[in-house]
Amino acid sequence: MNPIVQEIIQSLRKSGLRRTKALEELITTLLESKRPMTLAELATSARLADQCDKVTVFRLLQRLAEHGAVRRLGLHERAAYFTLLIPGKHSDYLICTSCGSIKAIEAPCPVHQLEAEIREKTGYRNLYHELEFFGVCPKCA
Amino acid sequence: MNPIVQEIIQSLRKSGLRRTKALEELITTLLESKRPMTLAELATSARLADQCDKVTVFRLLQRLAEHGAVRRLGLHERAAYFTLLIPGKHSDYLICTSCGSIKAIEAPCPVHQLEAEIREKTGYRNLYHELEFFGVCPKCA
DNA sequence: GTAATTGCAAATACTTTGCCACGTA
DNA sequence: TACGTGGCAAAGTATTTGCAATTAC
Repeated sequence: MNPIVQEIIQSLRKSGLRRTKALEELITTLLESKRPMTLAELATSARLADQCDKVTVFRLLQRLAEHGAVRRLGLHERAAYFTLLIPGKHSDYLICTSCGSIKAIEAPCPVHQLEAEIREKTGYRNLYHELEFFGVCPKCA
Repeated sequence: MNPIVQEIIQSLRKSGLRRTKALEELITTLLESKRPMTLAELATSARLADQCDKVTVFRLLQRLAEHGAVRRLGLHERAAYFTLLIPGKHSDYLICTSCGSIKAIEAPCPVHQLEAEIREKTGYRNLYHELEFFGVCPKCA
C-alpha cells in the first residue's frame, strides 16, 4: 500500500481514529484523484462503492476535515468537494461553467503575499484561501 | 429611487424583463448590501419580506444571473450567495470559519495577471475568478 | 471489554418545478 | 390581449442525525 496513505493513517491514529478498510480506501482514492471530489463521487468510486455506505464516507470525510487531513471546498456546485490536505501542497482550480470539468492550475499561486498581509493586518487565525477560475473551456465553446 | 437601480432595470427591460416592485426592491437590497447574501437572507430582508414570496426572489435571482446582472458565489456555506455584478467592480472576501462573517477585501486583487495568462494559454472564454480567504476572526479567537 | 465505527432509516436544509392566477406593457 | 411574473404546494437533491449492531484495539 502507498506509504503516504500509511503515514496519514498513522498520524490519524494518534488522534484516536481507528484503521479501517474504508478509511484506507478513502484516503487512497483522494490521493489518487487529481482534483477534488464530491461525496457522491467518492461513495460510488471503484475503491469505495462495494466497501461501505455513503453515510460512512460522509462521516469519514467529516472526521478527516476535523483533523485537518482533508479540506472541504466550494467550487460552485450544489454538492461540496473534498480534497486531501498535504502540507506544502496547494492548488487553485480552473472550472468549466459549461461541462463542469475541474483542473488544477500549474502556475504558482499569486495570492500568498496578500494572504500574509491580511494575516498581519486583520489578526485572523488559521488563514488559508481558495481561488477558482471559471470559464467556458475550448471544447464547450 | 437610486439611479443605479434605474439603470440596471432599464438594461434588463431591453432583454424583456418587466419592471416590478419585487425586482426593484431586490436590486436595491443587493446594491445596499456590502457583502453577498443568501436567498433566505434576501427573502427575509426589510425590503423584500412583505413584498413577495421566497420562490419569487429565487426566480428573480435566476433571471438576473442569466442576464449577467448578478453572480452566484460559493463561499463554503450550504446555501448559495448572490451579489450584484457591477462592471469594473470586483471583490474578494474574508470569511470567518467560526462565526461566518463575510467582509469584502479592500486591497487590489492580485490575480488579474494570472487570469490573463490563463485566458491566453488555455483558450477558456468568459473567464472570471472567485477568491476567498478563510480564517478565525479576532472576536472568535 | 470499551469506545470508535458502521449501516439503514429518517429527518433536515436548500433548491427547483408545476400549475394557474395576475400584472405589465 | 399576450406574455412575463407571482404565489402556493410539492418534488428533488444533498446533507445530517439517531440508534442499534459491529469492529478495532
